[in-house]
Amino acid sequence: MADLARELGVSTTTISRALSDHFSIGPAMKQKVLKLAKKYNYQPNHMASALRKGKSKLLGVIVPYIEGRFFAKVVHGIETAATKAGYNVIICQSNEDVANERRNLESLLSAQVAGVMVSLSRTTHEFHHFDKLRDRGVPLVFFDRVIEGNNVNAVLLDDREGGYLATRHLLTQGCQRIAHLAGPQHLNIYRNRLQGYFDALREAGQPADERLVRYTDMTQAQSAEATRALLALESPPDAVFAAGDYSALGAMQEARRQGLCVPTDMAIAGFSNEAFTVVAEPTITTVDQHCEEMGQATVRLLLELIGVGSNAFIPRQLSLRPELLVRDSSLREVDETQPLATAAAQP
Amino acid sequence: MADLARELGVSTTTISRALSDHFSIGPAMKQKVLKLAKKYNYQPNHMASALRKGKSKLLGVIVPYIEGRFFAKVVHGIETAATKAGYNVIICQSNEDVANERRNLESLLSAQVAGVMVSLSRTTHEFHHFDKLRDRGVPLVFFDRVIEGNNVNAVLLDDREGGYLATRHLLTQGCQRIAHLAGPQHLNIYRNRLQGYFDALREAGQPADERLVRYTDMTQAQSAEATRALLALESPPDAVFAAGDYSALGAMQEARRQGLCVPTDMAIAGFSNEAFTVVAEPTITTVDQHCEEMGQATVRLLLELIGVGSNAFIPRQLSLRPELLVRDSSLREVDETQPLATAAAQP
DNA sequence: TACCTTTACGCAATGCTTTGCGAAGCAAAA
DNA sequence: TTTTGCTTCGCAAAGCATTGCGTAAAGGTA
Repeated sequence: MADLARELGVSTTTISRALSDHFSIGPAMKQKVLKLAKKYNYQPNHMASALRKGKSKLLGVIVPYIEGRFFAKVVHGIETAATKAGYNVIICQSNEDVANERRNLESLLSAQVAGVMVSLSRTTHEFHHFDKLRDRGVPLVFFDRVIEGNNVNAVLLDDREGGYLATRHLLTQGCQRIAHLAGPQHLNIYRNRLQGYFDALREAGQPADERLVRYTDMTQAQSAEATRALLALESPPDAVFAAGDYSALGAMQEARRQGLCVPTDMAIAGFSNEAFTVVAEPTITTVDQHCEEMGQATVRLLLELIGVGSNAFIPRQLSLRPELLVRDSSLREVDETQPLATAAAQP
Repeated sequence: MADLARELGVSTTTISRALSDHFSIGPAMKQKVLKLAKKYNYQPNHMASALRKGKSKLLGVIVPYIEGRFFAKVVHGIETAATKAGYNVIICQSNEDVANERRNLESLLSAQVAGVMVSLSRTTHEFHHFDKLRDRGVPLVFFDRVIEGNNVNAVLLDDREGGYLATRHLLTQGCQRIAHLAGPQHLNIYRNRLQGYFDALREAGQPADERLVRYTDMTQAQSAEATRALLALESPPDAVFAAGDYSALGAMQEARRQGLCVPTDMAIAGFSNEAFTVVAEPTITTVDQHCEEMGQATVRLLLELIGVGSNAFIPRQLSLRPELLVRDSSLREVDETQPLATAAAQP
């Protein structure tokens, strides 16, 4: 900047203002500055700018882990949208540990990020560490895993709708007793999927049977075990809606181990559209979460907050609609006499 | 820092030096400063530090894309190792486009990163945009996809060894005619896997049969097609080593479609240890690339370069050893009379 | 002509930390 | 006592961009 100022015989003040399109600089001067800046390939020093303004061109994102399809895709969406807006993205992993989450937050603050996006760790039960962000005026947007009953900005999937769609689909396939493999209930996503399950049953006039709902940690192993217990019931289920794909896989494997045919004896639907669901045999019906769209929506909301200044802004919640992907694990010969049969199979 | 200085009646110079363990500060003073800093929960401003020193606590990483198992896991390793060393990681995606790669590089430079890690985009055929890094003294380490025949720092997988291990394993299982589904040969990784295949055959005294090597784009569909062609040969293969897991899956599905039993009639091995390989039935033998280790090794090398200052340092290449994971798709009843039988099955 | 308003720009301080050079204090050596 | 050397610390500049306040020139009005 000093070089440009010298060459044009003006001060660095003028250069700075011309580059940031300040009103007090005349159009002629702006043109000259811009041209010279281009000629010398002037690159603003983001650090200096950040130091002065207290705001950088960096966005922070904290996810439980980056490997695994869901978060990788969301981060992909985040990075794409952020880059388009001239921001860089710092990623942190909490590894499902609230202590790491706290450290990550400190780390992002000391990097002077302009805003933060968070998907909560599984072990986060209290949220005071996020207060510091508000104190410092750094906007915060949650995605997918959020603080509930709190005034926060969030982008999430309509998990209830997803659970509802999957369960209703199983109903339309003629299933009479649909079990649910639920996830940890302190996480909103699993609670909502369960709710969707209940809603679909209620709508169909089927009573909810508590014995058909099993709570697991969503691993393949625990889900297989839960399925074993379900099949040992007096009147075992003829379908399972699992709140996750690995869970669905565990259920499917256990069912087949017991000699049942999927989907004829036992229809199965999962959640998340993991890569293996199209590879498994049979392919697994699941709910797609539109991950990249979630990432992009999160960035959009965050940038808006950065724009207006986060204070005195009404917290906003965005809800994205999931999509049911019907595949072989749930697709029975549809009984045409069934009034409910409205599901469309995908090729 | 000013507050601490005032309270202790010293200058900010002393505070700064005490905190960075400078030799010119007495141990007594250091203790006092550290204690007070802790009491006031002093957080250094990384921006200011970066501005002054010209080096931040940020590392940049450019990958072709973040979704997909391989890069996600490498990035996981990178982030973990970087965090442990007190660094934050900025990720960028080139989307397999060299123009984006260039932009990402500019972006990272203006963020004043202390070092950069790159896995080349598929469309990068010239490398001058990396010169700017050297000009500015920013260390650079490539991983997985590297500039070849060039003086660069790099961490990569020994793909030849991986191909060799997989093929040798199939030989020890008594396979007589092993086919190879190869990937695009302009990529070093696929070229090397093919080389490993040839090496193992030569070592076993088996002549390489050109008709048994098929070049595909590594998709499931093309690989199935190639397999169909292989099975139509006069003397069809009794084993397939595919250079990728999706490719192996395609081969397996085609083989079973033709009524062959895997692994008895046709043994199959893949490459990459994709998530679905343990989910498929039978589970698929594959080569694990130790992705996270690659990320960690990359960070280690980069930090070393940052430590010594990148100038006048001899470029280093690290080669990681892959690991063969023997699973059901290749595990026959080992014939004890076979002299080659040295493979160990894993539980 | 005297006075006011706009327009266009500069001065200098600010944000926070780091560092070259210099100096004070004190003990050991001459 | 003087010299030498070491330890410990401060001054002030530097790193780069931003901004409140002030000023000078240009244009307009009574």
